[in-house]
Amino acid sequence: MSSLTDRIEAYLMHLLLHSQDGCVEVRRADVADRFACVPSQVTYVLATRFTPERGFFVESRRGGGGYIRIVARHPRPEPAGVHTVWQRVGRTLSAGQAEGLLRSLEQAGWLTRREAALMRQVLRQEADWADPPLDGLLRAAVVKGMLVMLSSSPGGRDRIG
Amino acid sequence: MSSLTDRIEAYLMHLLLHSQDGCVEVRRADVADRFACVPSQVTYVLATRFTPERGFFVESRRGGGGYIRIVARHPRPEPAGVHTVWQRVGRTLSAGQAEGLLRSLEQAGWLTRREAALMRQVLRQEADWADPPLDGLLRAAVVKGMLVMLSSSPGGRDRIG
DNA sequence: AGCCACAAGGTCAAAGAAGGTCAAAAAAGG
DNA sequence: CCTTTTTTGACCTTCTTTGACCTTGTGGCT
Repeated sequence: MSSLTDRIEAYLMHLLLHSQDGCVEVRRADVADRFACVPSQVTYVLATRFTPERGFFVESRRGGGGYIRIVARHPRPEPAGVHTVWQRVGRTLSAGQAEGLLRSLEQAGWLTRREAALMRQVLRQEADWADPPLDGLLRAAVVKGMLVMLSSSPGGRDRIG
Repeated sequence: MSSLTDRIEAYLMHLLLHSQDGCVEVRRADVADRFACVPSQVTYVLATRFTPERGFFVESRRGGGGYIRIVARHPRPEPAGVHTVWQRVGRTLSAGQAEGLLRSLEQAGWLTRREAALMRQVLRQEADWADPPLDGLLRAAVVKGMLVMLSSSPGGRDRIG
């Protein structure tokens, strides 16, 4: 009953789950081989199952030494607050919104006082010289960069939870 | 399986990171020898990985006593050096510069493969829809956000440097 | 000086090694 | 039946590896 696609998905998911950091690299041809199917089948699985909407990023390289790399955005149990925050940050962010965000992150213990302070400075430095709508875009960009690093390490950063 | 090109790149990057001044001199033939490949392979690596776009300059001389010199525009991102990297990231960053930076940081152990991959995605997502010069501004902003978190926790993050 | 040999590095194009695309055929669902 | 999802396969694009041949410095010899 389980289709080829399902089995390949399960296989890749298994690799991902057993990886230390929610990141695996495979060769398309190898996977195809293992399931005795055409390589493009693997591409299909990636395209339909490991989408950004589902929380995965896929990057690949062609040519000799080529590979397909799958990265789970949120390692296992996602750091609860961070994901929510990520979704709240759109393409643009006002100074007020940014401040509110920092505050909630700090309160939730995801940012130390020191980090929050640094971020405030950086946000000002990077965005305040610009006029709307550019400033908002820049603020959002800075925050996104920050959030990636915040949620990236397996199990989140070393924080006293 | 990492390709020959990748290994040579890593080797040269390693030399650069361990040099005092972000500048290294090698003989093409020696490198080729060390990796048991044709010399032009080294030329290929230089041409594709150590480009000005990614923040490197390569100069060379032929004839007896010839050499190849690689100069990194972003000097090694060492523990105390995140700040330095920061300063070198201007207000704007091209896609190539960003990629070069990520690679250096990864090679230096400041970013995991996973983190680098995530950053790449976010950079694309945040900046690729925009046309110059906006895209560059956004890239720089994302990277700044990342750098804050890289350098923020007291004593840096838990990394085996 | 002029010439020659040797010691580098440079160029370029062909061959090889991945992965990507797209659309048609087949299967599953409703 | 009709629609949606899977499977396949022919063909494309990108990146790497190799090798034959070219150019440029250096140093020695006449």
